[in-house]
Parts: sequence; structure tokens; C-alpha cells
Amino acid sequence: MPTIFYLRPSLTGLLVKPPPPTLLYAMDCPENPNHYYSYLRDGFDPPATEFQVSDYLVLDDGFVEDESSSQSMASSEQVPGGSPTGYSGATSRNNGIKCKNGVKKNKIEGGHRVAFRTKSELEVMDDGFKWRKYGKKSVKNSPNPRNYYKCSSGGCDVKKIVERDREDSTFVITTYDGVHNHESPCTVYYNYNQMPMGVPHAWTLQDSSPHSSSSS
DNA sequence: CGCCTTTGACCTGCGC
DNA sequence: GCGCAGGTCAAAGGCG
Repeated sequence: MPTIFYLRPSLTGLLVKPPPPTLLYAMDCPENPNHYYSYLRDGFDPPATEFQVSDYLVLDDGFVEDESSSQSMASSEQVPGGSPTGYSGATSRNNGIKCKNGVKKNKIEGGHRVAFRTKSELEVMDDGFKWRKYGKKSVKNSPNPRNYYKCSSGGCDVKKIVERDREDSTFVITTYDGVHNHESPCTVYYNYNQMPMGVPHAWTLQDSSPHSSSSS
């Protein structure tokens, strides 16, 4: 029986380690009916009653390459029930992150980019980290602006891009660039099977991915 | 006073 | 080469 870790979406920013390349399903949350995530380990067949609601995109794992990222995007856009999503900017034009001098970097700081599509009224969910907004940009063909955030912890260069789905504004698309090199102020997780609360380093416990983040 | 948000300008890459 | 679009910077203002 695989271990299933349930994460409140408000804690998605706690991914000190990247999630394994498994499916993300959304389920009802007894505490927060608006949204609820669950990560399912490899080889686990979700119950038929579950329904895939939110898009979960592991856009990159280390290096950003045009082909791989575009492939991942192509597959991600085929999520059942999901619109072609308003998510576009992160990879359509700029697959990498530019340095200050404008040189395009293909390696994302921290090495990971993960996007979530969440049904939420709140545009910015409390994910346990402190974010500082550094930019806001209107996006073409989208009535909703895109907001840019940086982790306000010193030395942590994780970025977060938040925008509403252009086709369904009830969904919020959150993209995380990089991996936090520090612990969250409130590392909490749910294990739906065993429900141990307050155990730190949740992803360490279940980590089986070879790319454990040894972020600087 | 420090931190955060806002917002316009600037820079760069890409498509035509 | 030019224009457009996305991403970032930084000054100014607000708030606790």
C-alpha cells in the first residue's frame, strides 16, 4: 500500500523537495472545502471516486530544455476536463530565466519548476513562506494580470508566478520556480492514512526521487 | 522605521 | 530590423 501524502494547497510552497513525477489529484478537504491536493505515489491507482481537477505540472527537473518543457506542457494541457489553461507565459516565450544582464539561463535557480492550477477565490494562498511581490504584468489575451513574487527569505531565490486562468477565472495558476533552500516557517503536512501531524521534512520521509535537492 | 505593494520603465527574446 | 510580449527593476507611496 503506497503512502499517500495529502497536502493542503496552502502548503504547496512547502515543497522543499520537488514532488515525484506522479499524478496530482484533487479531493475534498474536510477543513477547507475550496481546495485540497493529494500526491499519489507511483503505481497507485486512485479510487474511481476521485476526480482529477487541478492541473499539476512538473515543468522541469533541473535543466530547462525547449523540447522537454514543451512536451510536458503539451501533455499537461491534455488534462481531462481542463481547459487549454491560461498557463502560457512560463514556457511559451521564455523557457529560461534571464540573468540581470539579460543572458538567458537554462538552468532554473533551485532546479525545478512546478505549476498548480487551483480552484480558489484567493489569488494568493498562504503557503507558509513569505513572498515579496516584485512585479505585475498584464498578459495578452487575458483579462487577468500576472503577479510575480520572490521568496523574501534572504538567500532564497525561489520565484512564484500567480495568475488567474484566462478561461476560467475561478482557477488560479501558480507557478513555482526553484526550490527553497530553507525550511518553511510552518512545515506541516497531512498523511491521510496515518495522520501524523507536525512531522517535519515530509518529503524527506517519502523521498525516493534520485534528484534530491541539494540546493545551495 | 522597516517591509511591502504598486507601477511605469527598461531589457531581452522571438516572430514576422 | 522592427514590433510585440514577457520578465525584472527600482523608485515612490502606504501601512503596521
